[in-house]
Amino acid sequence: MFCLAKVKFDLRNPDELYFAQREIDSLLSTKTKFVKTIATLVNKKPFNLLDEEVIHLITRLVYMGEGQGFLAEIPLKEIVSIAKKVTFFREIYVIFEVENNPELLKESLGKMGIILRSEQLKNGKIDPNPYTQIFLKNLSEKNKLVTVRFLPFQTLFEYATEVKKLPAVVFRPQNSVNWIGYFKEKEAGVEKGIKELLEHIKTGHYRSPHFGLGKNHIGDFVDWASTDLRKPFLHYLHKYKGKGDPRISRALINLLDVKEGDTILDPFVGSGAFIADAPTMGLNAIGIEVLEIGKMIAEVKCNLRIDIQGLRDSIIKLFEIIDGALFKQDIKDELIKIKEKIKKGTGNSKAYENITQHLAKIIFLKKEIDNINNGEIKKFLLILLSQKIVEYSEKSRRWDIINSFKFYVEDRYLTLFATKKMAEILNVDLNRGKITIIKGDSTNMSIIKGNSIDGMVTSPPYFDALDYIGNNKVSILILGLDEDLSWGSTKAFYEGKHRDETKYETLPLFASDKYFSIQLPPSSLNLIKLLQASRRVYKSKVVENYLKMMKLSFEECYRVLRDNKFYLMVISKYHKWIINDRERMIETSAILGDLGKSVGFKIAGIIEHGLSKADKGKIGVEDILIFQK
DNA sequence: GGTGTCTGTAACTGCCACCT
DNA sequence: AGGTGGCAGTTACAGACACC
Repeated sequence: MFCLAKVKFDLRNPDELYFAQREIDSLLSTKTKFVKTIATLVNKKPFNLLDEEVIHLITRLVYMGEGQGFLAEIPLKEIVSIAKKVTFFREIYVIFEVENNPELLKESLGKMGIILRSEQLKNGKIDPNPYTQIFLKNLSEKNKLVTVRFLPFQTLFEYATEVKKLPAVVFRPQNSVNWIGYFKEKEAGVEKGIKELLEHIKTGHYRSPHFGLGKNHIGDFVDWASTDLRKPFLHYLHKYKGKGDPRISRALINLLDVKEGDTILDPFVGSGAFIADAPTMGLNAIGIEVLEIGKMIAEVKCNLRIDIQGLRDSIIKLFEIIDGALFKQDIKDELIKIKEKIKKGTGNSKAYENITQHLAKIIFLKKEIDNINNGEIKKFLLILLSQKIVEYSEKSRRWDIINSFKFYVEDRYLTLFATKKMAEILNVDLNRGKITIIKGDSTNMSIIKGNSIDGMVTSPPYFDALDYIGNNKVSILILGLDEDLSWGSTKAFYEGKHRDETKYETLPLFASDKYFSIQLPPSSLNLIKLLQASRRVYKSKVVENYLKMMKLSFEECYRVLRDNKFYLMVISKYHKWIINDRERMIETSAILGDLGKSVGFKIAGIIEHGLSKADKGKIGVEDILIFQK
């Protein structure tokens, strides 16, 4: 019995391919074979026995990258669960021969999790559900060749958001007289698009890529390789520095060896990218985040359970208020106050200039959103407004922020609507997995019981690298999350002055008695010494504090994780720092590996890859450290 | 007061992927 | 094929502060 998994992305880097292979290996619990060119398989058994239609489906839309797929010989098993999990694969084909006996065929398919009635088992094509196709062919009087084609759920969720690009959804509905009619027409467009999508994928009729207005069929979007498949669910909802690539978040969870109902933890959750997919995989997740803005984004991004009816009603109500609003001058004092606050708080004159002309409208929108009773819906809309504030403070934009906000709200609502519709069709229970975001710091996770977590994924802050609040400053001030500003960057958070005893109340982590007696491993101490010797005193202090905090965090992670379970950490392989006028490669991944080992973790493996940053910034190579308790 | 040290902010590089 | 956006950073510079 053969299983062919066809790669979805153009993974040109061998490391990335290895990552994909690792994922499918661990899910199939077998070793798979790399396939460079899928077309060459066609000459070999059992592929040479397949009908043209199946060959067409297998060979269509393959990438011209390093590799096009992976092949494995597997025993009969619950393969449907694999379709629910994989990240990197466009389609999965299972091919096997079976005796020409309906009962035996039924049994074999049953073992894979496909339940069919005898009268359904006619030769030709069977569609038992939206993500499975079965092709039956008589090889001889005795034998049948069975091909089962699975469409991974992740792929279908990614495609679902593409239906928003169809004309029926893009253009303003002609018939609607009010907002309810407007949204209903758009929703109908999404539903029609999803239906068309599922049909299209099954027929395999190729739509050639072209640009511009010619696009009016879903195939024009999903068959075209440059379609951005990294934005399913509510990923990319809000700008956040250090956001992980959604592609790896699901892949990492697949490497954790967890099952439905388990609980995973991200101790440095940030804006939530690494756990946002958990509910669609039937997992519970806990995220720990120290910044309020990160926590808020994560809460919205990870909340696929949100009451969508209520959300639409609130949006319509808000839009009606916006339409009838007259801007009065009675907020003058408030406006002056907030202007002053932004000027002082950001110290960024450009952002100040850019945003002040829109401030009255922003305050108006914020007030109206604050009036909404439902906390989840309020937070959802506040985060969308925050994203607009960030955009408008970065660039000098003249067009109306209210219109821009309305379009954005509509877009995100329809994304959510499409996701929920697709989940309904695929019978995925979005309410099953629960995500909790806790404001706190991972050096003290006393709220979490020991040995209670089934797996952990994270991308920790990288030494002193990043200002996490960066462009979000103006929005943080307007939303009133002021405390974020004082420790929003790794640099500020880990700098020496926070060890000042007078500041213990504001930063409890440094109050820990443990802090002063922490022993660091030699690789950490060497880095600190190197920095001290090069007169970079400030940086050496920051790095020392960072490493000590990371050690405390490792200890906590070790405590909460179950025995033998995994902790995956995505970290840059090295940093290029200029020390004594010379560029030095600091092996940051090795240093953190040693730190993990010093609290008792084993290193079960290291996967090198270049995927994590969507558009590859300074960090060229990332390591995934696989710690095991 | 001179000198060195520390700290925060704005301005900036060059490359790469994406888009049309 | 050319334009554009953006980067898990660095450097220059100015001002604050520490110490003699």
